[in-house]
Amino acid sequence: MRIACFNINGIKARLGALTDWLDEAAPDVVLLQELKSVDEAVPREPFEERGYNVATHGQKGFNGVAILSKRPLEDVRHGLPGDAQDEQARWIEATVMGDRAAVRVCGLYLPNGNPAPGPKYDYKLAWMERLRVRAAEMLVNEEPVLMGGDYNVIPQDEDAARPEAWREDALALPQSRAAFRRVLNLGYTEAFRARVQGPGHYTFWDYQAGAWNRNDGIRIDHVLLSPQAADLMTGCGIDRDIRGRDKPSDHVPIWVEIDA
DNA sequence: ATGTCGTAACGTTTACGA
Repeated sequence: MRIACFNINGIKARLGALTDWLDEAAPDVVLLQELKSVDEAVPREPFEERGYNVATHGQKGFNGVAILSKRPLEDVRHGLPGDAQDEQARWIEATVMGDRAAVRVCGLYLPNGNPAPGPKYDYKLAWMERLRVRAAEMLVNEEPVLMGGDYNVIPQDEDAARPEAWREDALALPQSRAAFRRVLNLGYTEAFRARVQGPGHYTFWDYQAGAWNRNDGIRIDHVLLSPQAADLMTGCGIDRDIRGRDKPSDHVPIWVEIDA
């Protein structure tokens, strides 16, 4: 089962680029971030005619997450628990039955947090603590769990082409990195780093200042696997070339292959 | 040129968030 994550930066603006990629990569499950659309305005036909079931958690103008799946989506939950006042659409989860195992898949769009310090950074750190609590809850069943999406965290300096440029940024501050590690330290495996070491691997290049042409990227889209899911991983990769196409998102897809 | 893009709105332009 191939599961991909893709921050598309606007479902309406990205529909053509997204369906082109779906036709080529043919993932079984896709976790989408930044729909920037309410549920009713998300086009379903382009996905359903390609065999995908669609679950969305949208919001007007900003944020918004979705799951596409060729297998049925069961027990869909919208929103990250832990704050009834939080109206931002950044979390969706569902169970997908594989041939050999059921996988709980969670799509997330973690808050950017800039400027830091400030209320937006406080919200980011609070959201990350809620993520840690939900991540811990899901380990209790000792079953495959996958949490993927735009974490808005540069885990280490090697994950940025110019780490010095991000030193004071909410994506790289020590508190952000520590909060990310607190989730890993529960027992989750970062899929990409379990298979690929070293610098030079990115999932985001800013639209500004020729970042793509200069390969001035950062690695902020991640897939975290519970121990039972990590046992089943047979591959992980970043679809880097997508960034060089017409009308690209500023992010590219990351995918994992799970023998489930 | 403080360098781009997508979305919303009292829209033909500005504000916001990234």
